[in-house]
Amino acid sequence: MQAAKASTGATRGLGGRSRVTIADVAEDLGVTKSTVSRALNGYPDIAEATRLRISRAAERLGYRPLSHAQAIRTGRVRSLGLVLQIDNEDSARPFLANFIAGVTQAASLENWTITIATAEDEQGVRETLSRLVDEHKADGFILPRTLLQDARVETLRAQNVPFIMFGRTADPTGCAWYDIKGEDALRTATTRLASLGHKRIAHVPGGAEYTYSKLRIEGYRDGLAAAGIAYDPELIAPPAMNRRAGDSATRALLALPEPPTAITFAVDRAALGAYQAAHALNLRIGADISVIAYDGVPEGAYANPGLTTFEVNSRQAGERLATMLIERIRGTPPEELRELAPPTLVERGSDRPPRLTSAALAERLKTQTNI
Amino acid sequence: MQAAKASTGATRGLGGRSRVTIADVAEDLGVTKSTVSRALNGYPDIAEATRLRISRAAERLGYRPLSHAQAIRTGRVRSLGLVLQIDNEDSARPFLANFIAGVTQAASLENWTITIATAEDEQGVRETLSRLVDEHKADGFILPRTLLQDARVETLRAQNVPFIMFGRTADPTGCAWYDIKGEDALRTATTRLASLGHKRIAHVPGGAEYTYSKLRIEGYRDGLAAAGIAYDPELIAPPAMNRRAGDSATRALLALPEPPTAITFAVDRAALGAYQAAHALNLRIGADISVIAYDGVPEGAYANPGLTTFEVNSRQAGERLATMLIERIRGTPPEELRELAPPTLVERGSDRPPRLTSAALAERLKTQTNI
DNA sequence: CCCCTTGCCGAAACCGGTTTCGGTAGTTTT
DNA sequence: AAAACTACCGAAACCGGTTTCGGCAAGGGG
Repeated sequence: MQAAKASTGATRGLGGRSRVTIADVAEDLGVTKSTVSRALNGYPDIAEATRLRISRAAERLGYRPLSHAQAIRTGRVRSLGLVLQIDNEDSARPFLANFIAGVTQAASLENWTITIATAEDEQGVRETLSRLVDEHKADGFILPRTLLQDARVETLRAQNVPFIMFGRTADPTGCAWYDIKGEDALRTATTRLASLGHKRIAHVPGGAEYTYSKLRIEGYRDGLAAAGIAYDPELIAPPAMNRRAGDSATRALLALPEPPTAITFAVDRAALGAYQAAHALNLRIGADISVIAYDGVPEGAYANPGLTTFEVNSRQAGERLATMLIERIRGTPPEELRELAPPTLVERGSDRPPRLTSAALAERLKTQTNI
Repeated sequence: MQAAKASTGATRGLGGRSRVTIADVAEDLGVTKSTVSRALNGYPDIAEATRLRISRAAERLGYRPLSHAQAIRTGRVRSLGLVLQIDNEDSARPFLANFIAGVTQAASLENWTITIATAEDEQGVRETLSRLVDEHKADGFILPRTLLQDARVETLRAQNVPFIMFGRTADPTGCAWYDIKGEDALRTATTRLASLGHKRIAHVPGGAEYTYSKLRIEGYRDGLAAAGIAYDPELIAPPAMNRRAGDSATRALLALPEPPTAITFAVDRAALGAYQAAHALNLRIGADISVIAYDGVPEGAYANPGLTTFEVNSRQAGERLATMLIERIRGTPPEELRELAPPTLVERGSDRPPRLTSAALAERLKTQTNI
């Protein structure tokens, strides 16, 4: 039957000839499996000389333990889980490659691997996540795109599985996280615009369900306060997460009786919509209307003028998240695993001193539409 | 001791309380583990009634087999491996999210998962790959970015581990693949430019190590032949994989005594360099010089004029690769797992009838530089 | 009525590791 | 010198599944 099986052309799984097992190492040295196992795992009841002999022999024979064979007893598969939501259009395209690179690199330092899965929507993410938990495909999870109320967090917390968030959430109990201080970015953006001479500065937030949207609004308001500008609720547009929504948000803001001369955006993609709107309204970005956003998407660099924005180092984020999650899995309490990193400003051409006052801008827009 | 362990604050791995095992299911029904196992895995020597009782009980108790527990005996971890090379700048940024989405989606249909890793260079990819093979982290691998001479292929072939390529390679023995017919794209691009009236059509290939570069050059030459245009080796530039190289390749081509009025590019990013070159030389893309490329990167849509290119459906590619690899792992011979998909043309503004002849273009460039 | 199949399932080995439990030899204490 | 430790390692159980082997009962053929 063996022969028949082989003749079907079926590959016999990996490593056709039987690999070297712990028993082989043990036999080679005339000790038992248990001794080898304890020696290799650093148990204290193994003589130093023995440990050395064993690790040398393991090296020489090319022994590599099978993580899934270990897992059956230890319950650790040495893998980090990552469930991504890939939805239409937006999603974190450029972000992804570097982020994954960071995660995998940090993980492989400890000889861990990444188990990755995707889903279309929140529902799908939850289902996929619990499937991975049920089948124990990973020892812990990295949660990107955290929401103020996050069902994933509650699920994992309830089931007592380790996780770390890329972002923050409303209820921090039991949570570890790494995040970029988007609030600082928006504070800086606002004060920067103010010091350029802008008096009416608007903000287009991200989706209300995301924690970062709330934080960035706070940063915007802090910036206003620091610049001594009164907060005007009219200058906060409805949420915009993509080009189209950014376009209409911009138009709405410019249609105000006292339009802003500068707009801050929670996300770059929405800011790119402002370019469309400006073009349609015959305004020039960086002259008639200034823009600062956040994310650092590559398209921003090729826009005309270049989009001034805050870049996030997603590679570093991936690295930190992976190493922190491994620590978490090894027992470090979540309260000790919380890190915030600063965003970095990338100055391009979209933010300049205002060429017109708000009133002049309003006037120009009015006469123009009358044509 | 249990208590002491728990009190360290260490999370006890996943699923704190002991999960339901195959033994639980067996005991619940008063049968043995072996019966349950065979029933659930569709062995023929289990009565239909029994199989039904067992699968119902498994469902009711919420039994999910641990893939790593199965793996220890079966040698199958139900996971597909993917080692990505993430190098500086270029790399397949936008491609990645959709590709991964496709792969994971197809894999999860069969309840398989993806184990992903990254490396900086070819050397690193090979090392990572063999580590994953040694530790049997995946049952098979998807190889993107295939080279004419691909060390990964040789390694995997030698070790008899299943794999499938995204792309083709010089020696196809034992290889399964899925690929987009880039040669067809370049053939179409060339004949299209010819029918627009272009007589001098150039080509800027990709890196010579990639299989697709060779194929696309062949497609270009086929297109020339079909259009009845003589092949001129001068019109094949040195390889260009990014904006900067595309810029200088374009300049070199335009500096020829008989410059091309149209240029085809193996990759979009290089074509975007032509926009820079054109701008610097005071030429207009889509008027003085036409361009068609290949890849479908998002920046191409925002270039001015939009870049005419061939889009690859990387999500579909991921799906096909995953399902084909699973078939391969299950024993389908590689010769039966070879698929080629057509690219789709995206018409934008970069390809138009020539405004000037080659001679006129040369004249203009000469006088211009003289200024 | 006996023998031989066939269908179905239990018993036990097995996969490759980890971990518990003792046991032996050497060393220290009394 | 006997007793009590200590350091080190072997024997065996164990983890959660899969797979081999064999046995029993029912059915069919002679």
